[in-house]
Amino acid sequence: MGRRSCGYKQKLRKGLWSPDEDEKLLRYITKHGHGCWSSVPKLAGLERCGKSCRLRWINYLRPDLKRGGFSSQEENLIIQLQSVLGNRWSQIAARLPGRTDNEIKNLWNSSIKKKLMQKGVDPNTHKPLSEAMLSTSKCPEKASRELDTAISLNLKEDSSKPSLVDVSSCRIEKGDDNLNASKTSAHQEFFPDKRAFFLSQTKNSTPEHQYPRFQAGTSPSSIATSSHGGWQMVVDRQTRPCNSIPRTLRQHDIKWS
DNA sequence: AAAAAGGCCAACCGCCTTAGG
DNA sequence: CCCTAAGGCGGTTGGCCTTTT
Repeated sequence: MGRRSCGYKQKLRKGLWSPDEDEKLLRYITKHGHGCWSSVPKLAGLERCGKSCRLRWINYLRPDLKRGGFSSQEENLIIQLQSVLGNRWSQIAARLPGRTDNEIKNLWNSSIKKKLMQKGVDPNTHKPLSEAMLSTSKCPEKASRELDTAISLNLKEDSSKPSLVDVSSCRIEKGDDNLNASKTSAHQEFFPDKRAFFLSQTKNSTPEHQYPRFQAGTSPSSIATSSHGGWQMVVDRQTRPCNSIPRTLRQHDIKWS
C-alpha cells in the first residue's frame, strides 16, 4: 500500500497556480499570517493542500524574495557554500537573502554543475576532475585518507580552532584529554566518510554516550555543533562532508561564526 | 517550417523529524 | 511510550520555452 499524498481526502487542485489563487493566498497571509499551514487553504478559499500553499508562499509569493537572475557573486557564494554544506539547499539559501532553496537547487543542477565541469572541476568533490576520478575509481579508501590528512593539516595550522577528534578513531585530543574508544556501528552510520569531528567537553564522557539525538548549539569556530552528554559535535567549516551530518541535525539552523 | 533535443523551473513526491495528544 | 498530523527538506518530474537539426 502506497503512502497517502497530501490532499488525498478531497480532490484538490494540482499543478501551476493561477493568478487568482496567488491573490487569495497572498491576501490571506498578508492579513492573518500563515499560522497552521494545513488550515490555510480552507481559510483562504483555496482547493489546495497546505503543503502546496506553503511552497507557493516560500518560493514565489513571499515579499522579501529577490527576483531576477543570480549575480556572479551569488553563484560563487553558492559554490563555496555547497563545497562546505553539501546539498543542504535550505541552509545555503539562508545565506543568500531573498533566494529560495528551490531556485538555488535548480541553478545548481541546471547551470553551476555544468560550469564547474567545463572548468574541469568535479561538482561533487570540488576537486579537479582528473584527481576526483582517479580517487574514486582506483582507491576510494586512499582518497578518503588523503582528504583526512589534508583536513587535519589544515586544522593544525589554525591555533584558534578547537581541538578535534576524528570520528573514525574516536581519539579525543583536547588539552590533556586523551581518551580512546572503539568504533560503533552508530559512528559509521552517521559519519560514513569520517569527516565529522568531535570536540571533547568532559573527561568522563565517551563517544558512545552522544548518540543518537543532538541539540543544535553554536561554537565560535564551527558551522554546526551539537551537544549531548557533555560532548559537543563540531563540524568544521572547512571539513563539512557531503551528506554525512546525521539527519537529526539537518533541521536545526547552522549558525556561522 | 517542422520536429527533435535540450534547458529551465515550478511544483510534486516521499521521507524524516518534531510536537502534541 | 506509541501514534498521528504537520512541517520541512532534498530529489525528481512534467511541461513550457528555446535552440538546434
